[in-house]
Amino acid sequence: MKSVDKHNKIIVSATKVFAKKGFFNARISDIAKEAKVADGTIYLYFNNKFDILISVLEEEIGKIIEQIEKAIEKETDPVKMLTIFIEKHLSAMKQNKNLAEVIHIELRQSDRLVKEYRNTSFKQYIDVISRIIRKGQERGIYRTDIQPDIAKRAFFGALDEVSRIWTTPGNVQYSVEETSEQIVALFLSGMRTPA
Amino acid sequence: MKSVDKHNKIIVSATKVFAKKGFFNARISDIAKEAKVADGTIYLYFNNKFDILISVLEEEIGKIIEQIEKAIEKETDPVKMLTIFIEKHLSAMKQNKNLAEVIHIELRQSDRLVKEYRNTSFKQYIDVISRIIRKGQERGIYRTDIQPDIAKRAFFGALDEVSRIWTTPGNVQYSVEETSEQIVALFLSGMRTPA
DNA sequence: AGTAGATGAATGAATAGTCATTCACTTATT
DNA sequence: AATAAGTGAATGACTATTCATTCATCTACT
Repeated sequence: MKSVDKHNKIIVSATKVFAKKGFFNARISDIAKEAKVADGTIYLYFNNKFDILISVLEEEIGKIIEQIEKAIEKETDPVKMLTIFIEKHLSAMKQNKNLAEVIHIELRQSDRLVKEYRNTSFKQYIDVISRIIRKGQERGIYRTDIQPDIAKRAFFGALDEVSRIWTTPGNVQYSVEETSEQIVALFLSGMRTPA
Repeated sequence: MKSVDKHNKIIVSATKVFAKKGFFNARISDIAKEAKVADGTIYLYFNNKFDILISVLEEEIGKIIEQIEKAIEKETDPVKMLTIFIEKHLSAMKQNKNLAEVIHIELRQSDRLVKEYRNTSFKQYIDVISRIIRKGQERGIYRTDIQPDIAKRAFFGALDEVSRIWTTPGNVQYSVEETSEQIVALFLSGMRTPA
């Protein structure tokens, strides 16, 4: 029987190789070598090279989404919900740097399939943010002149670019806590000194 | 004499083709056809395919940087400076959608040369942001517990992701003004309702 | 002012190399 | 023994880059 174990090993290896070289410069033989299987074995588990990339995105990001949604649904305070989202996202990115790099690089591909992906699982992810904002607005905690559909993008974009701190070498290494605090402060209270 | 005109025509055509297909799926022959020159002609103006991409980034983004820096140096109020940065960036992205797409996609490449680029010209671009923040902090207008080096990333990431609204089809089309206002509101005052 | 030669930009077919995918065969499992 | 999983060398499609040749424009000489 084809083993789940080997499937996973290929996913992890592919994540590593994609992170290092980017999808187009990654060779199937690189992934095979990293996973310690033959080139042909890859094709017992995946249809083609692109299928590997989509699987990485689906499965690995899927885990993060699940984890975040679970942590958030316990909360009722929209401020705490947003804080949790920030913390979980950033710590996931710092923990799995290969995946972070793949997200940074590959989620942008102009390829039809990646765009499709971006329109489903990924959309679901950032829609968590707009839902939190709307809830906060209903409760009078968040300003109603903020458009949730613009804010959700600004919010995700900020998180994504900030998390690049950990994958680009030679940067001052801020901690997850400190970075989270900064993002929380920025988005909840803004940069302006209180009047 | 090799004409500046033709150089520029190739840059513009390449931007269009890269935007549509992405760097790796773009064929030199596509660019040549788009620019209405022979394949070989491209090599009279550029060393190789990658050189074209770097030139697109350097020259086209260079123009935007220049324009923004010029508009900002006239200002002294850090709030206005940030507002101008937002407006100029977003309107540039909405105006030149091909370039916007190339920035979204290609600025993320894991390629050594792109990373190098990101460390020079691009760094210069986002450092404009941290300089504005520091100036605001000195004048007591911006909170001093905000780390300019984290905030600049959050800020650029937000702008970049938001500007994707105009390059992904099927989205509600917000205007530049309305989008700018939202980003200004978010970053200056935050989402929380004033106490 | 017409002509021959010189220059170098432009061309696009041919080359040379790369790499995803296949498949004939081997090894492991039941 | 039969079936399934695994292997990796061979294939074939694809394309960036080259370069021998063409062509347009300019110069210099009569």
